[in-house]
Amino acid sequence: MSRELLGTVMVSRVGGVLTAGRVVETEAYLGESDPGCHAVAGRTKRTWHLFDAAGAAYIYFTYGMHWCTCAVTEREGWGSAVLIRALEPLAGIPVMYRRRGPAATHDRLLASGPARLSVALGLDGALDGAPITRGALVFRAGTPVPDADVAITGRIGFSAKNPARDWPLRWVLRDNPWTSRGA
DNA sequence: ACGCGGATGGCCT
DNA sequence: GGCCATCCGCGTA
Repeated sequence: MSRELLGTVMVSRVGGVLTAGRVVETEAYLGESDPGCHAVAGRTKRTWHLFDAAGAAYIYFTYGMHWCTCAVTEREGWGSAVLIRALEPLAGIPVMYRRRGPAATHDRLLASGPARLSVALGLDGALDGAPITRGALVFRAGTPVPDADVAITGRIGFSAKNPARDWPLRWVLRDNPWTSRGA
C-alpha cells in the first residue's frame, strides 16, 4: 500500500478551505509484529484507530507537539498503516503558508515531513479515525509512478536500539525535491 | 552545509 | 523516569 499511495493526491477540506498535495514519500508500519509500529503496545486510547479497518485515518500526537497522519491499510484489529511523510504542494498553498507560520520560508518547507504536512493540511486529532474515502480527508488517483522513479530505504526517526531500524519500509520518489530529506 | 539540543506532553515501565 | 514514526533555531565552517 505504501507503494500504491505514491503519486496519489491527498486532499483535505478543513475549515471550508481546500488544500492538496501529491504524495512523494511514505512509510509502512506492519502491526503488532513490527517493533517500530505503535501497534506493539496493543490497542490503547492513543492507538485506537490504528486498529480500525483499512480506509480510516490514524492521526497521532508525538513529541509533545506534533500530529502525524497515517492511512490504515489492513483489517480491523490488524494495526497496520502507512505514514504519509511528504507532499508536493498542489492546491491551497497560501493557506499552507498561513498554517505553517514563519518557519515556512520556502515552498519546500510546507509539507516535507509528516508533522509539517499535517499542519499544512489542517489535520489533527479531530480527524483521527475519520474515513479517507470521503469527507474532510481523501486520497485521489494521480499520475502513476513508474518503478524506476521509486527508491526503498529504511525508516526515519528510529533510535539505534530499535531492531526494526533498518527494515526497508520507506518508499520515496527518487531525486524529488519535496521529500523530507531533500531527495 | 552540516550538527546539536531544546521544546513539550502523553504513555509505558 | 524515560522514551519517543519531529521540528526549529542556533552554533560552527
